Amino acid sequence: MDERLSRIKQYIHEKGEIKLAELQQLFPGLSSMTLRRDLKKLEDAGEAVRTKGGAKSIRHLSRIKEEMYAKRSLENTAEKYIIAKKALGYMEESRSVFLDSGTTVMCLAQLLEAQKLFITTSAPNIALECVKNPNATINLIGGNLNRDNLSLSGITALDFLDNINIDIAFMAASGFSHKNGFTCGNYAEGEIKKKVIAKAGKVIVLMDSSKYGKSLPFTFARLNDVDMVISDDGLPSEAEKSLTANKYKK
Amino acid sequence: MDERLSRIKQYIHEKGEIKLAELQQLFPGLSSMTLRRDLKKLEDAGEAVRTKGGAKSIRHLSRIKEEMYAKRSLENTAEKYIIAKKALGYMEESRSVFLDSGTTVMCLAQLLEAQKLFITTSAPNIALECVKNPNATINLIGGNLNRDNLSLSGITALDFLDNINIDIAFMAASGFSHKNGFTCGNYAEGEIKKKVIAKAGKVIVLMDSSKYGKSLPFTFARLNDVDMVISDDGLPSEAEKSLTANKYKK
DNA sequence: ACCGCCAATGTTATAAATTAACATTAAAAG
DNA sequence: CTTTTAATGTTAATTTATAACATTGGCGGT
Repeated sequence: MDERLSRIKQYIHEKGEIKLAELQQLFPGLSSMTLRRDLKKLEDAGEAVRTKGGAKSIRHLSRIKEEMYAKRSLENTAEKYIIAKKALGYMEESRSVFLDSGTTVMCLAQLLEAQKLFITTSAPNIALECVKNPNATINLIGGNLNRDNLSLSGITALDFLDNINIDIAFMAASGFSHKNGFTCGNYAEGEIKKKVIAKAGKVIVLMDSSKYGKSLPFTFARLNDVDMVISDDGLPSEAEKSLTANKYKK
Repeated sequence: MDERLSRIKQYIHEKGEIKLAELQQLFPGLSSMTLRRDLKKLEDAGEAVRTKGGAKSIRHLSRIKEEMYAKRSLENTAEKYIIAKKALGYMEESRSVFLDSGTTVMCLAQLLEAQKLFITTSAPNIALECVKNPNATINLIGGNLNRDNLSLSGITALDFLDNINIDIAFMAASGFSHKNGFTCGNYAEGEIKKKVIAKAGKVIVLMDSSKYGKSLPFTFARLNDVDMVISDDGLPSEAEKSLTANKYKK
């Protein structure tokens, strides 16, 4: 494919929309007619729709649609959406991020903008969600697939993690108590989480308030091990204080 | 919502697109300005995008997008089904089977009965399909996720394969010619296939007849390397003979 | 019922964008 | 080295969108 066409395509997928005027600034010295024809090609290729004065990315449009859809279907679990939305603010472009398995993180994956990211995840459903983002590189750790929470674990998954670096890890927890820290219900899964947390530059835990005060068999982290806990507004005030006190630690 | 707006919305979602001129025929006596404003409302509501001279349904556009992903799975569905059905007969209970990525194999995964199986696969979508089977143990090889065919590959995926045994491998091929053998379009993917075939006790290739005579850049197997080729009835007769001659070889 | 208000729609002039047709240039093929 | 083809540029004509203002009709308040 044409070099210029690729650049336009990338630009349009990142911004969601482009104006002919912007294109002319991007490619000075080219006639508007040529750029117009390029947009037509993108439209024919099913990448974009031409609008008055420019074009819009189809991927971006369907992302908006999905967002609306997801928003509605998540109304009963509005907390997850709130948490994911907050977490989105800590997603940094061009970073290596780890996405844990779990519905809250899945929600985050659905909200991801078309930014450039290197994503590693332990959840095949999250990987398939993220692959819709044209600018993301997706890595999936290998291993045995847990039927209950759709997460991968096992010795090979641990080996996989040895070979990658993680800037930011977005982790899920099934329970938290001051006595036992962050806990989950599966040993192998806990091992994965431990390793990810050990390797990550920054650890953010996404946990809705219903998990507070509950303990599951396997502890994968203490409060000190994580940099931030993102939750909804349902936390008891003293919990809120202790969990969010260590924001921006490290 | 406005009665007229609903009708426009319905119309646009059915046809996928509407021209202002059509709208004026549908609602004679209304000024173009009003209809234009209606389209703008639909755009603000996230239902459509305005294009030159009309508007397009966002639902329809994202359907097109999904079609791009699913296009291949919709192509030759009848053939794929026939092939998958045949392949199902070679699935043996309590065996370690490998399922390659690809739409034909996906079709096979959907047909799987609730038999006890140890499944290893390179496709996250196939893993998620198989996990519905309560008696199956699912392993997913790790690695980088290819956006085009949703398959995993990379060095870690190869390492993963070192540690497992495979009784029967159900493989997909993007092309076959007598000169080049079985071929695929991606180097890393080809390496995975090679390793699987080397390790598997029995190799069955699922390939619809449209792939016959086509070559892609990377050869992953010769006719001698596989035990059986399952195809539909669309093969030229001499192809049929040479491909199926080695049934039950080994 | 009367008044005034507001929202929806219509009208017009102006600005902007698209198209079509043809001219030019550059690149590939022979 | 010429021929051919594809890509790009140029211009004018057409179509479409916008903005600003005018009109209509319903609705609530007193």
